[in-house]
Amino acid sequence: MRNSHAGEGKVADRARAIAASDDAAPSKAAVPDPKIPRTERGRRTLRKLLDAAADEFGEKGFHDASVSSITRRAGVALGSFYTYFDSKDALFRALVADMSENVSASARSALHEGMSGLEIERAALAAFLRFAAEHKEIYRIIDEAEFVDPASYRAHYETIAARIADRLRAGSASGEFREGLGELEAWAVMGMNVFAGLRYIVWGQGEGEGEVAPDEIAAGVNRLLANGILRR
Amino acid sequence: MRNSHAGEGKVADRARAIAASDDAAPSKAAVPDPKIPRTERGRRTLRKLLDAAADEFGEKGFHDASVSSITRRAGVALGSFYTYFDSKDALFRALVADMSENVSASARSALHEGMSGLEIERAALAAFLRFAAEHKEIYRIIDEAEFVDPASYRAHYETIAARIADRLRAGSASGEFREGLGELEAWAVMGMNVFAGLRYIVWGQGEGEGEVAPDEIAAGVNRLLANGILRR
DNA sequence: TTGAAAGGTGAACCATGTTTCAAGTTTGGA
DNA sequence: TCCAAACTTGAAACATGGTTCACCTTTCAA
Repeated sequence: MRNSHAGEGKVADRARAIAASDDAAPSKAAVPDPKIPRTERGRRTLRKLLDAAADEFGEKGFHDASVSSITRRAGVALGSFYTYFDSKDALFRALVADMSENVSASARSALHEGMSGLEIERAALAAFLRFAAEHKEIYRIIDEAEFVDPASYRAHYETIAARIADRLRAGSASGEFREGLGELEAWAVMGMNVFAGLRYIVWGQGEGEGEVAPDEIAAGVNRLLANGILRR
Repeated sequence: MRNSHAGEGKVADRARAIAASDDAAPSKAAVPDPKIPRTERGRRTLRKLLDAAADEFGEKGFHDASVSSITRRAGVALGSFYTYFDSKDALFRALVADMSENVSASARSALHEGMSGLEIERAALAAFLRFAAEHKEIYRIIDEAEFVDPASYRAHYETIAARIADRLRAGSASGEFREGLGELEAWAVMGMNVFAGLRYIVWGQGEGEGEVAPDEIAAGVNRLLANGILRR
Protein backbone atom coordinates (compact mmCIF):
# COMPACT_ATOMS: atom_id res chain seq x y z
CA MET A 1 0.00 0.00 0.00
CA ARG A 2 1.86 2.97 1.33
CA ASN A 3 2.75 4.97 -1.74
CA SER A 4 1.88 3.10 -4.89
CA HIS A 5 2.91 5.97 -7.06
CA ALA A 6 4.04 9.50 -6.34
CA GLY A 7 3.87 10.75 -2.79
CA GLU A 8 1.08 13.32 -2.81
CA GLY A 9 -2.34 12.81 -4.24
CA LYS A 10 -3.97 9.58 -3.25
CA VAL A 11 -5.66 10.19 0.04
CA ALA A 12 -4.83 13.84 -0.01
CA ASP A 13 -8.10 14.82 -1.61
CA ARG A 14 -9.93 12.52 0.71
CA ALA A 15 -8.47 14.45 3.56
CA ARG A 16 -9.23 17.72 1.94
CA ALA A 17 -12.79 16.70 1.33
CA ILE A 18 -13.33 16.09 4.98
CA ALA A 19 -11.17 18.88 6.28
CA ALA A 20 -13.30 21.78 5.15
CA SER A 21 -12.03 22.77 1.71
CA ASP A 22 -9.33 25.43 1.54
CA ASP A 23 -11.12 27.87 -0.69
CA ALA A 24 -14.74 28.99 -0.86
CA ALA A 25 -17.74 26.76 -0.16
CA PRO A 26 -19.17 27.79 3.23
CA SER A 27 -18.28 24.46 4.90
CA LYS A 28 -21.56 22.87 3.69
CA ALA A 29 -22.52 21.79 7.20
CA ALA A 30 -19.59 19.40 6.97
CA VAL A 31 -19.30 15.89 8.31
CA PRO A 32 -20.00 15.91 12.03
CA ASP A 33 -16.93 13.91 12.81
CA PRO A 34 -13.65 15.74 12.49
CA LYS A 35 -13.65 18.93 14.48
CA ILE A 36 -12.79 21.30 11.70
CA PRO A 37 -9.46 23.08 12.20
CA ARG A 38 -9.34 26.84 12.29
CA THR A 39 -5.83 27.42 11.09
CA GLU A 40 -3.72 26.30 8.20
CA ARG A 41 -1.50 24.28 10.49
CA GLY A 42 -4.55 22.52 11.86
CA ARG A 43 -5.75 21.55 8.41
CA ARG A 44 -2.34 20.12 7.60
CA THR A 45 -2.34 18.02 10.74
CA LEU A 46 -5.82 16.72 10.16
CA ARG A 47 -4.83 15.80 6.65
CA LYS A 48 -1.77 13.94 7.90
CA LEU A 49 -3.88 12.03 10.39
CA LEU A 50 -6.43 11.02 7.80
CA ASP A 51 -3.82 9.86 5.34
CA ALA A 52 -2.00 7.91 7.99
CA ALA A 53 -5.24 6.39 9.18
CA ALA A 54 -6.30 5.25 5.72
CA ASP A 55 -2.98 3.47 5.32
CA GLU A 56 -3.02 2.03 8.80
CA PHE A 57 -6.57 0.74 8.62
CA GLY A 58 -5.97 -0.59 5.14
CA GLU A 59 -2.94 -2.51 6.28
CA LYS A 60 -3.96 -3.75 9.68
CA GLY A 61 -7.69 -3.47 9.89
CA PHE A 62 -9.53 -1.52 12.54
CA HIS A 63 -8.57 -3.47 15.62
CA ASP A 64 -4.93 -4.03 14.92
CA ALA A 65 -4.55 -0.43 13.98
CA SER A 66 -3.73 1.74 16.95
CA VAL A 67 -4.16 5.40 17.51
CA SER A 68 -0.58 5.71 18.64
CA SER A 69 0.65 4.02 15.50
CA ILE A 70 -1.45 6.35 13.41
CA THR A 71 -0.10 9.42 15.12
CA ARG A 72 3.40 8.03 14.80
CA ARG A 73 2.94 7.59 11.05
CA ALA A 74 1.52 11.05 10.84
CA GLY A 75 4.42 12.43 12.85
CA VAL A 76 2.12 13.92 15.41
CA ALA A 77 1.81 13.53 19.14
CA LEU A 78 -0.64 11.04 20.54
CA GLY A 79 -2.65 13.68 22.31
CA SER A 80 -3.12 15.71 19.17
CA PHE A 81 -5.29 13.02 17.77
CA TYR A 82 -8.06 13.98 20.16
CA THR A 83 -7.96 17.53 18.98
CA TYR A 84 -9.48 16.26 15.75
CA PHE A 85 -11.44 13.16 16.60
CA ASP A 86 -13.48 12.14 19.57
CA SER A 87 -12.35 8.57 19.31
CA LYS A 88 -10.78 5.93 17.16
CA ASP A 89 -14.28 5.00 16.09
CA ALA A 90 -15.09 8.51 15.00
CA LEU A 91 -12.04 8.53 12.79
CA PHE A 92 -13.03 5.27 11.25
CA ARG A 93 -16.53 6.46 10.57
CA ALA A 94 -15.22 9.55 8.88
CA LEU A 95 -13.09 7.39 6.66
CA VAL A 96 -15.92 5.07 5.75
CA ALA A 97 -18.27 7.89 4.88
CA ASP A 98 -15.63 9.47 2.76
CA MET A 99 -14.55 6.34 0.91
CA SER A 100 -18.13 5.40 0.29
CA GLU A 101 -18.79 8.81 -1.18
CA ASN A 102 -15.63 8.67 -3.27
CA VAL A 103 -16.43 5.35 -4.90
CA SER A 104 -19.87 6.53 -5.81
CA ALA A 105 -18.57 9.76 -7.21
CA SER A 106 -15.96 7.93 -9.18
CA ALA A 107 -18.49 5.61 -10.77
CA ARG A 108 -20.90 8.43 -11.41
CA SER A 109 -18.35 10.52 -13.25
CA ALA A 110 -17.70 7.67 -15.65
CA LEU A 111 -21.21 7.80 -17.03
CA HIS A 112 -22.00 9.97 -19.97
CA GLU A 113 -25.05 11.14 -21.77
CA GLY A 114 -26.03 8.91 -24.62
CA MET A 115 -24.58 5.66 -23.35
CA SER A 116 -26.71 2.57 -23.74
CA GLY A 117 -27.89 0.82 -20.62
CA LEU A 118 -25.35 -1.89 -21.09
CA GLU A 119 -22.54 0.57 -21.70
CA ILE A 120 -23.47 2.32 -18.51
CA GLU A 121 -23.09 -0.84 -16.48
CA ARG A 122 -19.78 -1.62 -18.08
CA ALA A 123 -18.44 1.88 -17.56
CA ALA A 124 -19.58 2.00 -13.95
CA LEU A 125 -17.87 -1.28 -13.19
CA ALA A 126 -14.69 -0.27 -14.98
CA ALA A 127 -14.61 2.95 -13.00
CA PHE A 128 -15.16 1.09 -9.77
CA LEU A 129 -12.36 -1.31 -10.56
CA ARG A 130 -9.99 1.50 -11.41
CA PHE A 131 -10.88 3.21 -8.17
CA ALA A 132 -10.30 0.02 -6.22
CA ALA A 133 -6.95 -0.47 -7.93
CA GLU A 134 -5.95 2.97 -6.76
CA HIS A 135 -7.37 2.53 -3.28
CA LYS A 136 -7.14 -1.08 -2.33
CA GLU A 137 -7.87 -0.11 1.25
CA ILE A 138 -11.47 0.36 0.27
CA TYR A 139 -12.29 -3.29 0.54
CA ARG A 140 -10.87 -3.72 4.00
CA ILE A 141 -12.34 -0.50 5.24
CA ILE A 142 -15.83 -1.11 3.91
CA ASP A 143 -15.73 -4.73 4.98
CA GLU A 144 -14.68 -3.85 8.46
CA ALA A 145 -17.45 -1.32 8.68
CA GLU A 146 -19.75 -4.31 9.01
CA PHE A 147 -18.44 -4.64 12.53
CA VAL A 148 -17.31 -1.18 13.48
CA ASP A 149 -20.08 0.87 11.93
CA PRO A 150 -22.90 -1.41 10.76
CA ALA A 151 -25.22 1.42 9.80
CA SER A 152 -22.72 2.84 7.34
CA TYR A 153 -21.98 -0.58 5.98
CA ARG A 154 -25.59 -1.20 5.20
CA ALA A 155 -26.14 2.29 3.90
CA HIS A 156 -23.19 1.90 1.59
CA TYR A 157 -24.55 -1.16 -0.15
CA GLU A 158 -28.16 -0.11 -0.09
CA THR A 159 -27.32 3.16 -1.75
CA ILE A 160 -25.38 1.49 -4.50
CA ALA A 161 -28.01 -1.16 -5.02
CA ALA A 162 -30.70 1.48 -5.29
CA ARG A 163 -28.77 3.28 -7.96
CA ILE A 164 -28.25 0.09 -9.95
CA ALA A 165 -31.90 -0.83 -9.61
CA ASP A 166 -32.90 2.53 -11.02
CA ARG A 167 -30.69 2.02 -14.03
CA LEU A 168 -32.04 -1.45 -14.63
CA ARG A 169 -35.62 -0.23 -14.46
CA ALA A 170 -34.81 2.60 -16.83
CA GLY A 171 -33.37 0.04 -19.20
CA SER A 172 -36.51 -2.04 -18.99
CA ALA A 173 -38.61 1.03 -19.65
CA SER A 174 -36.62 2.00 -22.69
CA GLY A 175 -36.96 -1.48 -24.07
CA GLU A 176 -33.26 -2.24 -24.02
CA PHE A 177 -33.55 -4.64 -21.08
CA ARG A 178 -36.14 -7.25 -20.47
CA GLU A 179 -39.07 -6.63 -18.14
CA GLY A 180 -39.07 -7.47 -14.49
CA LEU A 181 -35.67 -6.22 -13.44
CA GLY A 182 -35.60 -4.84 -9.94
CA GLU A 183 -33.95 -4.94 -6.61
CA LEU A 184 -32.93 -8.58 -6.66
CA GLU A 185 -31.16 -8.14 -9.96
CA ALA A 186 -29.50 -4.99 -8.69
CA TRP A 187 -28.03 -6.82 -5.72
CA ALA A 188 -26.87 -9.60 -7.98
CA VAL A 189 -25.14 -7.12 -10.26
CA MET A 190 -23.50 -5.44 -7.31
CA GLY A 191 -22.29 -8.78 -6.05
CA MET A 192 -20.75 -9.64 -9.39
CA ASN A 193 -18.92 -6.35 -9.41
CA VAL A 194 -17.67 -6.54 -5.87
CA PHE A 195 -16.39 -10.07 -6.22
CA ALA A 196 -14.75 -9.41 -9.56
CA GLY A 197 -12.88 -6.58 -7.89
CA LEU A 198 -11.95 -8.73 -4.93
CA ARG A 199 -10.52 -11.45 -7.10
CA TYR A 200 -8.80 -9.48 -9.82
CA ILE A 201 -8.00 -6.13 -8.30
CA VAL A 202 -7.43 -6.72 -4.62
CA TRP A 203 -6.00 -10.20 -4.81
CA GLY A 204 -4.54 -9.88 -8.27
CA GLN A 205 -3.72 -12.83 -10.45
CA GLY A 206 -3.18 -16.15 -8.75
CA GLU A 207 0.10 -17.26 -10.29
CA GLY A 208 2.45 -15.59 -12.77
CA GLU A 209 1.33 -12.04 -12.28
CA GLY A 210 0.09 -10.39 -15.44
CA GLU A 211 -2.38 -7.80 -14.20
CA VAL A 212 -5.78 -8.05 -15.80
CA ALA A 213 -6.91 -4.63 -16.93
CA PRO A 214 -10.06 -3.27 -15.33
CA ASP A 215 -11.54 -2.87 -18.79
CA GLU A 216 -11.14 -6.51 -19.64
CA ILE A 217 -12.76 -7.57 -16.41
CA ALA A 218 -15.57 -5.14 -16.91
CA ALA A 219 -16.08 -6.42 -20.44
CA GLY A 220 -16.24 -10.02 -19.28
CA VAL A 221 -18.70 -9.34 -16.53
CA ASN A 222 -20.72 -7.19 -18.87
CA ARG A 223 -21.06 -9.97 -21.37
CA LEU A 224 -22.31 -12.30 -18.67
CA LEU A 225 -24.73 -9.65 -17.52
CA ALA A 226 -26.03 -9.03 -21.01
CA ASN A 227 -26.61 -12.56 -22.18
CA GLY A 228 -26.18 -14.96 -19.33
CA ILE A 229 -24.52 -18.32 -19.65
CA LEU A 230 -26.97 -20.23 -21.77
CA ARG A 231 -25.90 -21.08 -25.28
CA ARG A 232 -28.26 -19.45 -27.72
CA MET B 1 -29.90 -15.27 17.00
CA ARG B 2 -29.77 -17.31 20.14
CA ASN B 3 -32.38 -19.99 19.65
CA SER B 4 -34.40 -19.33 16.54
CA HIS B 5 -36.24 -22.57 16.89
CA ALA B 6 -35.91 -25.53 19.20
CA GLY B 7 -33.02 -25.67 21.61
CA GLU B 8 -30.84 -28.52 20.43
CA GLY B 9 -29.59 -29.08 16.94
CA LYS B 10 -28.29 -25.99 15.25
CA VAL B 11 -24.67 -25.73 16.08
CA ALA B 12 -24.67 -29.00 17.88
CA ASP B 13 -23.57 -30.97 14.83
CA ARG B 14 -20.93 -28.39 14.12
CA ALA B 15 -19.52 -29.01 17.53
CA ARG B 16 -19.75 -32.70 17.09
CA ALA B 17 -17.97 -32.52 13.78
CA ILE B 18 -15.00 -30.85 15.34
CA ALA B 19 -15.07 -32.69 18.60
CA ALA B 20 -14.15 -36.10 17.30
CA SER B 21 -17.42 -37.86 16.62
CA ASP B 22 -18.89 -40.00 19.36
CA ASP B 23 -19.15 -43.21 17.42
CA ALA B 24 -16.89 -44.80 14.86
CA ALA B 25 -14.78 -42.91 12.30
CA PRO B 26 -11.16 -43.07 13.52
CA SER B 27 -10.87 -39.31 14.15
CA LYS B 28 -9.81 -38.62 10.52
CA ALA B 29 -6.63 -36.78 11.59
CA ALA B 30 -8.97 -34.08 12.93
CA VAL B 31 -8.59 -30.35 12.82
CA PRO B 32 -5.34 -29.34 14.52
CA ASP B 33 -7.04 -26.72 16.61
CA PRO B 34 -9.14 -28.08 19.44
CA LYS B 35 -7.15 -30.35 21.67
CA ILE B 36 -9.34 -33.39 21.42
CA PRO B 37 -10.85 -34.42 24.75
CA ARG B 38 -10.22 -37.89 26.12
CA THR B 39 -13.30 -38.33 28.23
CA GLU B 40 -17.00 -37.98 27.71
CA ARG B 41 -17.12 -35.01 30.02
CA GLY B 42 -14.43 -33.33 27.99
CA ARG B 43 -16.33 -33.80 24.77
CA ARG B 44 -19.40 -32.27 26.31
CA THR B 45 -17.51 -29.25 27.49
CA LEU B 46 -15.84 -28.71 24.14
CA ARG B 47 -19.21 -28.92 22.48
CA LYS B 48 -20.65 -26.35 24.83
CA LEU B 49 -17.76 -24.03 24.18
CA LEU B 50 -18.13 -24.29 20.42
CA ASP B 51 -21.86 -23.68 20.49
CA ALA B 52 -21.46 -20.72 22.77
CA ALA B 53 -18.68 -19.34 20.62
CA ALA B 54 -20.68 -19.57 17.41
CA ASP B 55 -23.47 -17.57 19.01
CA GLU B 56 -21.15 -15.09 20.61
CA PHE B 57 -19.10 -14.43 17.49
CA GLY B 58 -22.25 -14.24 15.39
CA GLU B 59 -23.76 -11.64 17.67
CA LYS B 60 -20.80 -9.51 18.56
CA GLY B 61 -18.11 -10.21 16.04
CA PHE B 62 -14.66 -11.41 16.92
CA HIS B 63 -13.35 -8.45 18.81
CA ASP B 64 -16.37 -7.64 20.90
CA ALA B 65 -16.73 -11.26 21.78
CA SER B 66 -14.78 -12.19 24.86
CA VAL B 67 -13.48 -15.48 26.08
CA SER B 68 -14.98 -14.89 29.47
CA SER B 69 -18.37 -14.19 27.95
CA ILE B 70 -18.12 -17.36 25.91
CA THR B 71 -17.27 -19.47 28.91
CA ARG B 72 -20.06 -17.80 30.83
CA ARG B 73 -22.55 -18.71 28.11
CA ALA B 74 -21.20 -22.21 28.08
CA GLY B 75 -21.48 -22.43 31.83
CA VAL B 76 -17.83 -23.28 32.19
CA ALA B 77 -14.97 -21.73 34.10
CA LEU B 78 -12.76 -19.26 32.32
CA GLY B 79 -9.70 -21.36 32.76
CA SER B 80 -11.28 -24.38 31.17
CA PHE B 81 -11.28 -22.64 27.85
CA TYR B 82 -7.54 -23.08 27.60
CA THR B 83 -7.87 -26.78 28.09
CA TYR B 84 -9.42 -26.90 24.65
CA PHE B 85 -8.02 -23.99 22.71
CA ASP B 86 -4.65 -22.31 22.66
CA SER B 87 -6.20 -18.93 22.21
CA LYS B 88 -9.24 -16.99 21.21
CA ASP B 89 -7.84 -16.96 17.68
CA ALA B 90 -7.53 -20.70 17.59
CA LEU B 91 -11.17 -21.05 18.51
CA PHE B 92 -12.19 -18.67 15.79
CA ARG B 93 -10.15 -20.51 13.22
CA ALA B 94 -11.76 -23.76 14.18
CA LEU B 95 -15.16 -22.21 13.71
CA VAL B 96 -14.31 -20.75 10.32
CA ALA B 97 -12.95 -24.01 9.02
CA ASP B 98 -16.02 -25.78 10.21
CA MET B 99 -18.59 -23.33 8.87
CA SER B 100 -16.81 -23.18 5.56
CA GLU B 101 -16.92 -26.94 5.34
CA ASN B 102 -20.56 -27.05 6.33
CA VAL B 103 -21.74 -24.59 3.69
CA SER B 104 -19.95 -26.50 1.01
CA ALA B 105 -21.35 -29.78 2.20
CA SER B 106 -24.82 -28.34 2.33
CA ALA B 107 -24.65 -27.06 -1.23
CA ARG B 108 -23.09 -30.26 -2.44
CA SER B 109 -25.81 -32.43 -1.00
CA ALA B 110 -28.43 -30.47 -2.89
CA LEU B 111 -27.09 -31.58 -6.26
CA HIS B 112 -28.40 -34.69 -7.86
CA GLU B 113 -27.52 -36.80 -10.80
CA GLY B 114 -29.30 -35.80 -13.94
CA MET B 115 -29.80 -32.14 -13.20
CA SER B 116 -29.12 -29.72 -16.00
CA GLY B 117 -26.32 -27.21 -15.57
CA LEU B 118 -28.79 -24.49 -14.88
CA GLU B 119 -30.71 -26.55 -12.39
CA ILE B 120 -27.51 -27.29 -10.58
CA GLU B 121 -26.76 -23.62 -10.13
CA ARG B 122 -30.24 -22.92 -8.92
CA ALA B 123 -30.22 -25.80 -6.49
CA ALA B 124 -26.81 -24.90 -5.15
CA LEU B 125 -27.89 -21.34 -4.51
CA ALA B 126 -31.15 -22.38 -2.91
CA ALA B 127 -29.27 -24.74 -0.62
CA PHE B 128 -26.82 -22.03 0.30
CA LEU B 129 -29.62 -19.63 1.10
CA ARG B 130 -31.39 -22.17 3.23
CA PHE B 131 -28.17 -22.84 5.08
CA ALA B 132 -27.63 -19.13 5.63
CA ALA B 133 -31.17 -18.74 6.89
CA GLU B 134 -30.47 -21.41 9.45
CA HIS B 135 -27.04 -20.09 10.36
CA LYS B 136 -27.04 -16.38 9.90
CA GLU B 137 -23.78 -16.22 11.83
CA ILE B 138 -22.04 -17.52 8.77
CA TYR B 139 -21.84 -14.13 7.14
CA ARG B 140 -20.33 -12.40 10.12
CA ILE B 141 -17.94 -15.20 10.82
CA ILE B 142 -16.69 -15.57 7.29
CA ASP B 143 -16.52 -11.83 6.80
CA GLU B 144 -14.56 -11.35 9.94
CA ALA B 145 -12.15 -14.04 8.88
CA GLU B 146 -10.85 -11.49 6.41
CA PHE B 147 -9.20 -9.83 9.37
CA VAL B 148 -8.73 -12.57 11.89
CA ASP B 149 -7.70 -15.39 9.61
CA PRO B 150 -7.03 -14.08 6.10
CA ALA B 151 -5.76 -17.36 4.76
CA SER B 152 -8.99 -19.15 5.58
CA TYR B 153 -11.02 -16.32 4.21
CA ARG B 154 -9.28 -16.53 0.89
CA ALA B 155 -9.32 -20.28 0.87
CA HIS B 156 -13.04 -20.26 1.52
CA TYR B 157 -13.88 -18.18 -1.53
CA GLU B 158 -11.27 -19.68 -3.78
CA THR B 159 -12.54 -23.14 -3.08
CA ILE B 160 -16.10 -22.21 -3.86
CA ALA B 161 -15.13 -20.30 -6.97
CA ALA B 162 -13.14 -23.25 -8.23
CA ARG B 163 -16.11 -25.52 -7.83
CA ILE B 164 -18.40 -23.13 -9.68
CA ALA B 165 -15.85 -22.70 -12.44
CA ASP B 166 -15.73 -26.45 -12.92
CA ARG B 167 -19.47 -26.62 -13.25
CA LEU B 168 -19.54 -23.79 -15.75
CA ARG B 169 -16.85 -25.41 -17.87
CA ALA B 170 -18.68 -28.69 -17.76
CA GLY B 171 -21.76 -26.89 -18.97
CA SER B 172 -19.84 -25.35 -21.83
CA ALA B 173 -18.45 -28.72 -22.74
CA SER B 174 -21.86 -30.32 -22.79
CA GLY B 175 -23.18 -27.59 -25.01
CA GLU B 176 -25.71 -26.29 -22.56
CA PHE B 177 -23.72 -23.15 -21.77
CA ARG B 178 -21.94 -20.88 -24.16
CA GLU B 179 -18.19 -21.16 -24.70
CA GLY B 180 -15.65 -19.17 -22.80
CA LEU B 181 -16.96 -19.49 -19.28
CA GLY B 182 -14.25 -19.64 -16.69
CA GLU B 183 -12.92 -18.18 -13.51
CA LEU B 184 -14.19 -14.66 -13.99
CA GLU B 185 -17.71 -15.89 -14.52
CA ALA B 186 -17.41 -18.16 -11.51
CA TRP B 187 -16.50 -15.25 -9.27
CA ALA B 188 -19.33 -13.23 -10.68
CA VAL B 189 -21.78 -16.03 -9.96
CA MET B 190 -20.45 -16.39 -6.45
CA GLY B 191 -20.83 -12.67 -5.93
CA MET B 192 -24.43 -12.73 -7.07
CA ASN B 193 -25.18 -15.52 -4.67
CA VAL B 194 -23.45 -14.00 -1.70
CA PHE B 195 -25.10 -10.64 -2.13
CA ALA B 196 -28.51 -12.10 -2.72
CA GLY B 197 -28.11 -13.90 0.57
CA LEU B 198 -26.89 -10.80 2.33
CA ARG B 199 -29.85 -8.76 1.18
CA TYR B 200 -32.70 -11.24 1.46
CA ILE B 201 -31.59 -13.72 4.05
CA VAL B 202 -29.38 -11.88 6.47
CA TRP B 203 -30.99 -8.48 6.24
CA GLY B 204 -34.44 -9.72 5.40
CA GLN B 205 -37.03 -7.59 3.69
CA GLY B 206 -36.63 -3.85 3.97
CA GLU B 207 -40.09 -2.83 5.11
CA GLY B 208 -43.24 -4.82 5.89
CA GLU B 209 -41.63 -8.15 6.53
CA GLY B 210 -42.87 -10.95 4.31
CA GLU B 211 -39.92 -13.31 4.07
CA VAL B 212 -38.86 -14.08 0.55
CA ALA B 213 -38.42 -17.79 0.18
CA PRO B 214 -34.93 -19.02 -0.72
CA ASP B 215 -36.41 -20.74 -3.73
CA GLU B 216 -37.85 -17.56 -5.14
CA ILE B 217 -34.58 -15.78 -4.74
CA ALA B 218 -32.71 -18.62 -6.30
CA ALA B 219 -35.14 -18.66 -9.19
CA GLY B 220 -34.73 -14.96 -9.81
CA VAL B 221 -30.97 -15.06 -9.75
CA ASN B 222 -31.03 -18.14 -11.92
CA ARG B 223 -33.05 -16.42 -14.57
CA LEU B 224 -30.58 -13.54 -14.61
CA LEU B 225 -27.75 -15.98 -14.84
CA ALA B 226 -29.35 -17.90 -17.66
CA ASN B 227 -30.37 -15.09 -19.95
CA GLY B 228 -28.90 -11.85 -18.73
CA ILE B 229 -30.74 -8.57 -18.81
CA LEU B 230 -30.96 -7.85 -22.51
CA ARG B 231 -34.34 -8.05 -24.11
CA ARG B 232 -34.30 -10.71 -26.74
C1' DT C 1 3.62 43.99 18.83
C1' DT C 2 0.79 41.23 21.48
C1' DG C 3 -2.24 38.06 23.79
C1' DA C 4 -6.09 34.98 23.44
C1' DA C 5 -7.33 31.11 20.91
C1' DA C 6 -5.75 27.16 18.55
C1' DG C 7 -2.80 23.58 18.38
C1' DG C 8 0.76 20.29 20.26
C1' DT C 9 2.81 17.08 23.65
C1' DG C 10 3.40 12.59 25.96
C1' DA C 11 3.37 10.61 30.48
C1' DA C 12 -0.02 8.66 33.15
C1' DC C 13 -4.51 6.93 33.95
C1' DC C 14 -7.70 3.31 33.12
C1' DA C 15 -10.58 -0.10 31.27
C1' DT C 16 -10.76 -4.26 29.19
C1' DG C 17 -9.82 -8.69 28.35
C1' DT C 18 -6.45 -12.55 27.42
C1' DT C 19 -3.71 -15.98 29.49
C1' DT C 20 -1.53 -18.39 33.43
C1' DC C 21 -1.43 -21.18 37.42
C1' DA C 22 -1.59 -23.79 41.63
C1' DA C 23 -4.90 -26.28 43.84
C1' DG C 24 -9.05 -29.14 43.69
C1' DT C 25 -12.48 -32.65 41.62
C1' DT C 26 -13.97 -36.21 38.43
C1' DT C 27 -13.28 -39.96 35.35
C1' DG C 28 -12.37 -44.45 33.89
C1' DG C 29 -9.24 -48.23 33.16
C1' DA C 30 -6.74 -51.77 35.74
C1' DT D 1 -11.37 -50.18 44.91
C1' DC D 2 -7.79 -47.16 43.48
C1' DC D 3 -5.11 -43.74 41.38
C1' DA D 4 -3.04 -41.38 37.52
C1' DA D 5 -4.66 -38.74 34.00
C1' DA D 6 -8.11 -35.69 32.56
C1' DC D 7 -10.59 -31.92 33.56
C1' DT D 8 -12.20 -27.77 36.31
C1' DT D 9 -11.76 -23.56 38.71
C1' DG D 10 -11.36 -18.49 39.27
C1' DA D 11 -8.30 -15.27 41.18
C1' DA D 12 -4.48 -12.82 39.68
C1' DA D 13 -0.82 -11.70 36.57
C1' DC D 14 -0.17 -9.41 32.27
C1' DA D 15 -0.62 -6.95 28.08
C1' DT D 16 -2.51 -3.68 25.31
C1' DG D 17 -4.03 0.42 23.89
C1' DG D 18 -7.68 4.11 24.14
C1' DT D 19 -8.33 8.50 26.45
C1' DT D 20 -7.26 12.35 29.57
C1' DC D 21 -4.86 16.24 31.24
C1' DA D 22 -1.97 19.98 32.72
C1' DC D 23 1.27 22.57 30.56
C1' DC D 24 3.84 24.45 26.58
C1' DT D 25 4.22 26.53 21.73
C1' DT D 26 2.46 28.61 17.56
C1' DT D 27 -0.74 31.33 15.00
C1' DC D 28 -3.02 35.35 13.62
C1' DA D 29 -6.09 39.20 14.00
C1' DA D 30 -6.29 43.55 16.05
